[in-house]
Amino acid sequence: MMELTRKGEYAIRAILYLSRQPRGKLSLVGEIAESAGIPRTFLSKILQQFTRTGLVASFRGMGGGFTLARDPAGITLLEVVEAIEGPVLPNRCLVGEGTCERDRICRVHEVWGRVRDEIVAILAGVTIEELARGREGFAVDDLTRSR
Amino acid sequence: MMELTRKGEYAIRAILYLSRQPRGKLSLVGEIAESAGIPRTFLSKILQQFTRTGLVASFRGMGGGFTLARDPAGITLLEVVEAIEGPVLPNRCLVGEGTCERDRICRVHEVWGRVRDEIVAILAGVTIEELARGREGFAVDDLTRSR
DNA sequence: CTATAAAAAGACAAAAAAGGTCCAATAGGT
DNA sequence: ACCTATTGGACCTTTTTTGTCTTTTTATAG
Repeated sequence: MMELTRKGEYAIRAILYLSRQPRGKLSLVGEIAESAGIPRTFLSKILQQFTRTGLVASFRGMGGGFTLARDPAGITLLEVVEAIEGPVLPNRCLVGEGTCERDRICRVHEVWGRVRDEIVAILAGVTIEELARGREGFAVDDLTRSR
Repeated sequence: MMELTRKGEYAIRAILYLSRQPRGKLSLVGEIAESAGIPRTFLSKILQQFTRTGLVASFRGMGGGFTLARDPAGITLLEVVEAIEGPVLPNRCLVGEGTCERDRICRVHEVWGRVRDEIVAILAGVTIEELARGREGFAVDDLTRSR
């Protein structure tokens, strides 16, 4: 249970790829797709979603492509994941008031609320810049080529 | 993202129902289903899963039915959820060593590991008995009839 | 031993979500 | 104009979810 979808994984990989490019440089869908091992057309949709939410900037026509719209140090993992998979909601009953009539009665909801809060806190505490740095001195490029 | 499935919700409701019955009393599928608002045949499968994992005991034939196999105070929410939905794995790459080649390289995995650990800790910290008690003196029966 | 009552097992099926593909349209550069 | 690249939308396939239905097994009562 509680799995991140493939789309979510792709999304993170794509953002990580972009974050490792020189600031301002534009990358093509095909380029990112090949490097990160993501189906090209599917990635296209993911990037469109990112541009809609403002995390990524896109430019059309010759010389166009994608680039991060903001500094990777200011983008959290939570933002990335929520941009693609929607808000963290470990239980439907937390969607909104009144969705579940048992809201105010049942203890289970309070527990799921705590689960959500913890997940959000952890994901909000990690930036893309930190993630892209990797650890123990691995060449970052090895990451994306390893598949 | 990260939603509990309907099956998981049903499972919790069913266990909660059983935990409110007098110790040793057997409940019929139909009885639980109606009271907790769960499709009868679907609940049947859920209870079968519970008996297989040993959380619930079942008896066939006339006078048969289901009952908790253990004291509700000793059953955690984690056990219930994992019995039905499988282990908490917020990322496929945590399934086993080597499933993801990026395991030892990528920081993302470490983050998801923390997420999993937190979820597990929270769910393992709540017992069915606590949940069934509800709060603020609500009649527990109101819970299951409210739908 | 037979009728009845209940869970168990397994096959089946509809609906929704996940995971993509394809193509026409649009916008930008040369 | 023409090429290039993203955008948008329609479409499709596979898997998962959410069930149902039927048959079998086990237990009890008469």
